[in-house]
Amino acid sequence: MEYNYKEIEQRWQKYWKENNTYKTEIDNTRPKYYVLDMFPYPSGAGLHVGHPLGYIASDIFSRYKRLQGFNVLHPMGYDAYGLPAEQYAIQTGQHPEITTVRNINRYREQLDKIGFCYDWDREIKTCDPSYYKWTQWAFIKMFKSYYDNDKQKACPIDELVASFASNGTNGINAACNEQLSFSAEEWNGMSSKQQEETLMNYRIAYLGNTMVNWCPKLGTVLANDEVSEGVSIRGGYPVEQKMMRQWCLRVSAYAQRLLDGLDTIDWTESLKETQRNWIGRSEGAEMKFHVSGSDMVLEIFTTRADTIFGVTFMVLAPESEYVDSLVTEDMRDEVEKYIDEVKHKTERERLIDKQVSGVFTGSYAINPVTGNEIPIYISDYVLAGYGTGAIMAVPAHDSRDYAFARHFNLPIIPLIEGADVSEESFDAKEGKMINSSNDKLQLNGLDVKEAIAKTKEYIKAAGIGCVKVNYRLRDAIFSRQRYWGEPFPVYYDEDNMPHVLNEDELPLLLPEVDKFLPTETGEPPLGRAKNWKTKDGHPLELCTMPGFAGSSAYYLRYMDPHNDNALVSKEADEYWRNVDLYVGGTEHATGHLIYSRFWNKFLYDYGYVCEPEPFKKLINQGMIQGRSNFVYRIKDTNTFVSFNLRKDYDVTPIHVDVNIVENDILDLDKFKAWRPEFNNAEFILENGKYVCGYGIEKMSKSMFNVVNPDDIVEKYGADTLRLYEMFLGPIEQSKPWDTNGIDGVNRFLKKLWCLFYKGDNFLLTDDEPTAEALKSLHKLIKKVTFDIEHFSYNTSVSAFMICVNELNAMKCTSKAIYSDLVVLLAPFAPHISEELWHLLGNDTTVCDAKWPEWNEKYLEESVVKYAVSFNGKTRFSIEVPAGTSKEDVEKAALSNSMAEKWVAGKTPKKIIVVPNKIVNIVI
RNA sequence: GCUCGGAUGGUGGAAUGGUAGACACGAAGGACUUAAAAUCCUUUGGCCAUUGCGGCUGUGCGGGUUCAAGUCCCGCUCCGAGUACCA
Repeated sequence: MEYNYKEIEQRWQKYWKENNTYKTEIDNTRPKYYVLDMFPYPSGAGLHVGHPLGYIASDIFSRYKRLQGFNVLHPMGYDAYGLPAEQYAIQTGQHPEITTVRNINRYREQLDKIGFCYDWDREIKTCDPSYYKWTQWAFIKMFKSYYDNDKQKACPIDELVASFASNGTNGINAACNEQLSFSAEEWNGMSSKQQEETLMNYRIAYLGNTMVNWCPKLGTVLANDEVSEGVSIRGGYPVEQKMMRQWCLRVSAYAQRLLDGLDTIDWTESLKETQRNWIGRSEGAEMKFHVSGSDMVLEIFTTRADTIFGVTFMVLAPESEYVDSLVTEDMRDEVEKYIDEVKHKTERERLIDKQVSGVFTGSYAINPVTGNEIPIYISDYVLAGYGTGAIMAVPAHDSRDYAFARHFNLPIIPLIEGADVSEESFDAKEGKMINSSNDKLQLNGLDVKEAIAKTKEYIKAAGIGCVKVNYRLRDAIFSRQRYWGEPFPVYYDEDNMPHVLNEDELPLLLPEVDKFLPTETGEPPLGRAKNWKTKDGHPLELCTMPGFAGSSAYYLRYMDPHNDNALVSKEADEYWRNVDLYVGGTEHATGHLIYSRFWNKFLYDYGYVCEPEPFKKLINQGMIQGRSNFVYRIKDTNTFVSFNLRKDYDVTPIHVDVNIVENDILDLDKFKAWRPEFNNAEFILENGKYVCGYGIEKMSKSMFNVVNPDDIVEKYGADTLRLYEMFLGPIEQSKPWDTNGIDGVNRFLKKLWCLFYKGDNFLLTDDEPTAEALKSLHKLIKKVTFDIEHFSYNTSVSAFMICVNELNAMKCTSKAIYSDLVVLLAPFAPHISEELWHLLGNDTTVCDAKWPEWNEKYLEESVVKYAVSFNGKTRFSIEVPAGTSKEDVEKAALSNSMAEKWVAGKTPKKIIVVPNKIVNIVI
C-alpha cells in the first residue's frame, strides 16, 4: 500500500468530527490545561502559510498535554469586528456581516484541512450578540465603578456617592482625571447633572474630554497602540491630535498592578520589557512654582529634582489650561498664532519637523529654592498628556531643554563637576554636584543620586511639592465613530448626560443602516439608524466600541460559551482558571495584551474571575516572511536570462509567482501561461534549467509570494505541512517561507509508512523488540518529551527522522516499538499517526493513548567513548567499558598508541576527566 | 537616541562550558533503469595531503576568564525588532 495522505486525512478528519473526539467538558478527576491561540481577524485574503505556524505549535502542545492525561481546553474563534470589513462595506455597500461570515467560513475550511484538535462547540465570534452582550455587560460594570487607590481595586460607584454625601472628598483616594475637593454640603447641593459630571471624573468607564488621535481618512479616533509614527496602523493614513469628548477606560489606574503582575507570569523578557516601557513608570517629584506677581501656581514633574539650581526657564505644553491666564497682553497675538500652528500640525509633521519652536508667554515664575525669576515659555516639545503638562527646564542636563535654550539664547548653568556643556547637554545621572547650594539646600559635593534623594526630602519638608510616581500609560480611548463594532449600552437624558442600560436589556443589538458612512451632519454611521433610541425615547450612543473590546475577555467566554446568565460561571472559571499557554504574535504587546490584563484585573476585583493574570505562559511565534522569486528580462526584449548568467546582460528583475517555481527552478510552460505578455517568452538557460533569483519580503499579493496552506495540503498533505512548518526553525524566530526543504519531511513520512508496509504486505510482527530498537525508541521519547516542554519542535522533527532511519537500518518490525513511536508522533502528524495506530490493532483513537515514558536502562551504553584532548585540543578518541573509573580512563587514554605523540615524554601536569565525555591532559 | 534580540557551511538550522556544523535542503559522483521519475549508496566548512589511513584552520571583529569558549566577561562592527520630544 502506498502512503495515501489524501484518503487518510479526509477519513480521520471526518471521524474526529463525527465522534466529537475533541469535545471538552469539565472533569474534576483530571487536571486541566488551557491552550489558547490568539484568535484571528478573518480577512478577505484568507489564511496564508504564515498564519497556521502558531496554531500548529499550540496544537502540538495541546495534543501532547492530552496524551499526558490532562483535560485540555483548546478553543478557537474569530475577532470579527474590524475596520477592513467596514472599509469594504463602504466601497461596495455590502453589509460587513456578509463579508465577515464569508471570510469566517473560508477560514474554517482552511483550518479544518490542517487537522487541529479544536473543540468547535466552543467557537466564539465577537460580532455575535450572545457574545457581545458580555462585552457590553463589562462596560456597564466599569461605568458603575471607580478605582479606590487605598484598597487598590475597583469598587462600586455607589460607595463613592455615599461617601461624598456624608464626607465630601474627605478621605477619598480615588483614581481620577483631576483632584477635586468639596464638602458633603457642596456635594448635596449640586444638581443631579453636576453630580453626574463630577462622577465622570472617577468612573472607570468615563466620558471625558481628551486629546485623541483623530484619523480624518478613516473618520474615527484611534488608540495609542493603533497609531505608529504618526499614521494609522490600519491603512497608514495620517493622524492628528484633536480634543474630543470620548468614552475612555481608566486603564491608568491599574498601571502599578499591570507592572507588578509582569513579575508573576512566564512571558519572554523582551515582551515584558515592551510592556514595562509602555507603562513607563518613573519616580520623581512634583514641585510648585509660583507665578511672579500673581497668585497662580504651576506644578511640574521632574525625575531630576537635584537640578533645581540649574532651572533657567519653564515650558508649558501649548494645550495647557494655564496658558490663557499667563499670557501678557503684548505676547497674546504671538502666542495665539503659535498655538494655532501647533494645532494644525499633524502628528506626522511634528515628528518630521524636529525644529525647535516655542514662544515666550510674557510671564515669569519663581524658583522655589533659589528665588530667581525665570521666564515661562510654551512649546510643543512639552506634552500636555504627561505629568502636569509643564516642566522646569534645566538646559545643562537635558538635551531638549538645551536645544531650546540655545535657540532662545537662555542661560545654561552646569551643575555637575567636569560636565562640558559648551556643545551639548550632559544628561547622564552621574558625577558630583556643583553650583547647587544656598542657605536652604546644600547639594554641592554630593553624588547625583544622593542629591535627588536629599532634594526630594527638602521639597516635602518645605511644603513646595511632593514625591510622585508618574506613568506613561494613558487611559484607553474607547469610542470609535464606526459602524462595525459593539454598540455602547448607553443613552442620553434631557441634559445630555449619559446613562447605562439595565443588564436585562442586553444585548443591545447593532442596528441596520442604509449606508456605512457618517451622516450629513458628521455624526457616526449609527446616526443613520432608524429608531436608535430607548423604549422611552432617549437617544442611544452613536459610537461603537473599538476592536480590542471584543478581544479583551474572549478567553473567559471559551470556558463557558453558551452561558446566558454570566460571562463565565463560577464553576467553569474555577476549573479552567486562566490560560496556561497562550500563543500569538508580538504585535499585540502594547494593545490586546495590556487591555486584556486590565479587563481581567477589573473582573478580578469583583470576584467574577479567580486569577489576577489571564495568560500564565506566552509564546510568540515569529512571522513567516515571503520568499519572492525573480526572473531577469533582458531590457527591451522578451528574453529571460537564468540567474547566474544575468551579469552578462542588461536585465530588469521581475517578480514571478512563487507557485510556478520549484526549488528556484522556473516551470517554463506555466510561466508562459501565467501572463499573456509572456506567451512567446524566450529563455537563456543554464544546464538546461531556468534558475530564479530570490529575495525575502513581506508575504503579499503584490510580490506574488503568497503561499496558501491549502495548496501545500493538496500537494503533500496536512501532516507534511505541520511537520514542515515546525521543522523550518525555532518557533519564536521570524523566517522566510521556503518550500525547498519540504520534500525532506514528506520523504520521512513515506519512509515511516514503508516500515509498516512493503508493497501490500504488512510487515509488523509481535516479536520482542531488540535492545538496539529499544535504545533508539527511548532516545526518541526522552528527546521529544524534552523538546515539547521547551517548544523546540524543529529538533523534535529531526529526532523522528533519526529514529526512523535507525529502525529502518536495523529492519525493526516490532509492533511494541512502533506503537510508542506513533503516540509520540501523534501531536505532530495526527492523521498518519491515527491511521498507523489503528493498523497496530488499536480501536481507540490515538488521542486517548498514553504518552510513553523513557527508561534510562535502555539508554545505558556498554562502551563509552571519550574524546582525548591535550591542552584543550582534541586529538583522538578511546572507548572504554561503561562504568570505568576515572583512574582507569586516564590510564586507558595515556596508554593509547596515539598518546605517545602528544605526551612526547613529558609528565602530564594535570588530567581532567569529564564522565562519559572528555579526558583533557595538560602537558 | 533608548530598549531588546541576533550574527555558525552554498541554504534553513543543531550543539546543559566538554569531539562545532546534528537533521534537512541543495550540489557532485555512483547503483537500478532503453530513458526519465521515484528509490538507494558515497562525498560535501575551508586549505594542504590523499602510493600517509592524516595535518592545519575555522562559529562577525579585538581582548579576557578557563585544563577546555559558538556558549561566560569586557570593548567594537554589522543586521533585525520594538519604541520615541515621557521631563
